[in-house]
Amino acid sequence: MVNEIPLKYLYESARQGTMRAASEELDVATSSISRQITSFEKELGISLIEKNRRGIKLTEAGQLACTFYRERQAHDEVFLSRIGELRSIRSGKIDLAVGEAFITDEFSMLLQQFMQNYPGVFVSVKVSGTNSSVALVRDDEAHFGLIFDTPRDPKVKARSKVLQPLHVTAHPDHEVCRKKVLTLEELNKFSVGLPEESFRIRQIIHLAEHEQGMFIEPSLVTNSMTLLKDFAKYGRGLTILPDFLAQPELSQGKLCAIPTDSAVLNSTHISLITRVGRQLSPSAYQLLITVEGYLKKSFSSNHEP
Amino acid sequence: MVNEIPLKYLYESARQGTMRAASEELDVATSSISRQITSFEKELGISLIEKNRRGIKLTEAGQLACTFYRERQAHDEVFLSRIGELRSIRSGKIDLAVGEAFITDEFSMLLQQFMQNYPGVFVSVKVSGTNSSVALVRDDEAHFGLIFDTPRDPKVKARSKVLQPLHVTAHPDHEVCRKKVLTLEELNKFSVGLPEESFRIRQIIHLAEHEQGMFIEPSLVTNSMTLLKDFAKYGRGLTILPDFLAQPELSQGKLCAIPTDSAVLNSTHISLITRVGRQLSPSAYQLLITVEGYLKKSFSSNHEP
DNA sequence: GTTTACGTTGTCTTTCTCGCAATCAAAGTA
DNA sequence: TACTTTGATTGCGAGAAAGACAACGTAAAC
Repeated sequence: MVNEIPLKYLYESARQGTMRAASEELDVATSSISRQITSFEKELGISLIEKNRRGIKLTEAGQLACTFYRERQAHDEVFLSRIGELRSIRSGKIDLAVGEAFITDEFSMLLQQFMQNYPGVFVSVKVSGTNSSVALVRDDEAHFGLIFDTPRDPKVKARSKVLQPLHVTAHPDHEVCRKKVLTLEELNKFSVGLPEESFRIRQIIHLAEHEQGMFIEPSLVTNSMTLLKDFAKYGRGLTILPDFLAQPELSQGKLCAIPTDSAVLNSTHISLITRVGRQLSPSAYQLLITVEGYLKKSFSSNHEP
Repeated sequence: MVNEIPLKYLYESARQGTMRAASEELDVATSSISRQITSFEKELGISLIEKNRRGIKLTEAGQLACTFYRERQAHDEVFLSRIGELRSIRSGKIDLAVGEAFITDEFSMLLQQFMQNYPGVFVSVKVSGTNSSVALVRDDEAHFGLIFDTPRDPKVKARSKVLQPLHVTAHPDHEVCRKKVLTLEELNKFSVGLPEESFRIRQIIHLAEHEQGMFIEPSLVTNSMTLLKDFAKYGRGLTILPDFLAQPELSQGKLCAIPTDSAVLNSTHISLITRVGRQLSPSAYQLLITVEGYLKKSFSSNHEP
């Protein structure tokens, strides 16, 4: 709309007092400066300078133009510095979508660590079911997400997967803990707690039931993973969980986890998901790498890129 | 600092969703748009768009750039509209320097009239002696000025002059009013009031004294033109004034004015002065024309351009 | 009258921007 | 799977914008 060159030349000429001095300063020919200013005056339909023997002097309009130029410079600088910040991971907000209660102590430690390392970066975590987490990532409302199992949306793909089988989880004194492997059939001999239908874990269990042509009759159904864990912890029955959800208790020996013979339950994954084609900001990308490293380290087992 | 073309293309592409549509809208080739955006990304060191099958989508940095573009547009518009106002006499402040008590009723009427005709224009009048009025005009602290006699500064020239002789002014009953012309010698027979040395009128009177090789002994010296006028009006003596300063009383017959035989006193002028080379804003120029017209009309006599 | 320090104008060169056509890439569609 | 459609990218030549350099015009200062 308003070309920058004449503004720059006008400004420098006014600052120096003569076009000649400005031409030295700007390292362009005096003739260019003269011409640019002249044509700018013609364009605006008003004269910007008057000529003395000793050089030039701004008219009111010229002063207006110089003020305008300085304001524009300031505006440009703000823009460029914001871009610089964006480029160098010094700022920005990162939205994370996390499904199925991934918020373990270890994970929140990881986030806090990251925010300490990159002050100025704000991380927001939305916890919800697997399906809505996938939706958040698809609609760019989250930069990336962490879900159980794999995404079922063509716009969203798993950037990396970590094997995380579903295990039967029970109190160490429970008789199932004496076994190395359990069949699903055996479970119906005991009291079983399972998540609600809306949970991906429950949907996978349904698949396993279908696979083996049987049906588990739960005596507890809940939407609280904690309640489910307590159900097993206090010896009231069995439940089926990925190890990471029972993590502190497993290592403290307050719970035990027994694999099943179900191919479906043994091949479940944790997926780190992104929208296909999405360009992440450098800060978001950095966090993604961090989380990815954490997954690979924590869940030792094999992973696919 | 930040080139406008890529911003414009980026903005329109984002608005339309595809570069193709933007190219139609902007009437440039798609290739140009693609190239401009690519090179802009390279320049900023960050990517601004991501590509879908269905077109493009802004990254965070891209959104920042578009916001920046809109802000710049707004800023440009403000500037251009201010320039427009300056061009079309819709705004601005005009400073006037007026020497030697020119502020007659008629003159202040004229200014009020002008300010009514051009609302948004503010006129400021500085009243001072001739010399300091000239200084104000020379230093661009006044757009133009009105002084008695001619300027004595090479930087300041009279744009137009109106003949305004100095006349002996007295009460109508005073005996000098019976004469058609007075010699300066005759004045010393009466009581005479004169302005202070700092007034140009007084300096001119000194010239006239020198011209005729004589010397007027004033019985009153003051810096108040009103006092001087009253001195004559109430019959206490004579004074020497240009007619316009005694105007209402002259036409009402409360004072009479008699020419002298002094060439100096008969050839004095009112000058409308400007700094040489000064470009006046259109509003100031308009007022100048108005004042010039007033001078020529009011002081009927001959004038030089 | 000469010098000096400016801005302006004419002409050629360089750089930027653009348009056109060919090409590449992704997502429907038969 | 191959084909079509739609949109972005790339190579190349044309035209416009900006710049360099030299000659000129001009007003103050010496």
